[in-house]
Amino acid sequence: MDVRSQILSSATRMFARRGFDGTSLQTIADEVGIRKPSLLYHFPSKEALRERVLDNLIQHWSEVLPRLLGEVTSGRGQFDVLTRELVSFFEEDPDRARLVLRELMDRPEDMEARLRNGVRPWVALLSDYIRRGRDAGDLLREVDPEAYVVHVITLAVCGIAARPLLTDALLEHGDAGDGVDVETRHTRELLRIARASLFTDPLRIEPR
Amino acid sequence: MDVRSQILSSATRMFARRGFDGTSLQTIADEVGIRKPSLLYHFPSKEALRERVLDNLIQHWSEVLPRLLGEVTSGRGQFDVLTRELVSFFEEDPDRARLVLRELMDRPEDMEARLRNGVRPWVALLSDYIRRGRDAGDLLREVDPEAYVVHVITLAVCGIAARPLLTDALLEHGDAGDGVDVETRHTRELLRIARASLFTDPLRIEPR
DNA sequence: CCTACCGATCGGTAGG
DNA sequence: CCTACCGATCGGTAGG
Repeated sequence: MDVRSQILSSATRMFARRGFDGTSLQTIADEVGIRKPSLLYHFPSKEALRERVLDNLIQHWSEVLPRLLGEVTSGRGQFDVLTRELVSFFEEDPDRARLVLRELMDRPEDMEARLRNGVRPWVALLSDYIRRGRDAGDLLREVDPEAYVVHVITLAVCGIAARPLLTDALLEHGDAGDGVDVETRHTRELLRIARASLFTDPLRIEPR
Repeated sequence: MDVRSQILSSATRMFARRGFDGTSLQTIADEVGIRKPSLLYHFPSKEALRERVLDNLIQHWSEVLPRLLGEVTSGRGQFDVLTRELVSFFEEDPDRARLVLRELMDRPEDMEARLRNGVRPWVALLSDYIRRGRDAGDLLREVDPEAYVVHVITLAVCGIAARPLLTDALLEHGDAGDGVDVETRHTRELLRIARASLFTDPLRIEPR
């Protein structure tokens, strides 16, 4: 892996875990094994590095999303696929969720612009789809389509960003007799909540 | 208000909005109208200030919670009261949610200890209650009591911490013809999701 | 990609 | 609660 990618990778992990202000260029340079001025040769400023880190994350997501939404043509099983993919994306690397969450808090104005451009069109598309399903009677009539989508995304991002801590501190380990670990229980319940608050017929909800 | 309280109040707001590392003692002192060494007379270190800020928040919450849980004796309406109180607590001052979220990310080990002592007993109590309701058939049988409680708390904290941004960026303003603002829609849908994924009979779910 | 260096700011102390 | 000051570290630049 070239130096530039190593820097981006280190920065992503450290920004996610310690925050932008809590991460110095020196510690990133140390981890990569170069001097600080060398780092600033690849990225003109700390701020520029932050932007590249974020672009990287969003690009990854914006490549996957259109394909996924293409698959969601109709029917209820499709929604499961989408929610599961959202959860998987963040579970695959929880630092993604942490990074999103931090940017949301540290740079609300910047993040609002990014969300407006990159995420809102998809939220609108999904919402319209939910609205039709609702009006056709397939989904609970009380659903607020836009707000529902926002809540499910929130739950996926925040639940996974804080997961190791939440499960360790609040869930009893090994108390379920079925040998299912707490992380799986956490994910399973997230998906269940998303389904149960959307579909009309809870009996047709099959376990994962 | 005495100086000490002013410092605590300023620190709480700034830690919540800019983060601990993003807040300097100088800016807090400026806001209070004293010099930095004077601030360090009231609180021996920045770290000590952080701890007092957090103690403050948790104390507030741990006073209200026992009373609330006392009211939740039985029946479904009670659950609404509790979830609503949780949401109200954070809506009253969204910086509370932001502070919790930041500490969760910046100091996972510390926060785990606090949650284990202060929150977990209540989660266990609520979970047992849900488990009984579930086994009695009042609640959906698929519910995972502990995981459910954790998700509802997550949704309240994160939804409100990031709310102004999420609603501005992702929800269409003024599109609902009923004159309901986006914040109300957001809260209403949160409560609806919590209810719909818990209770057996969706028809008995009354709007707020 | 390096050495050498910069001004600004950080949390914190001495002493009154 | 103040003035005066400290060493350490910050992001960043000059020059090669």
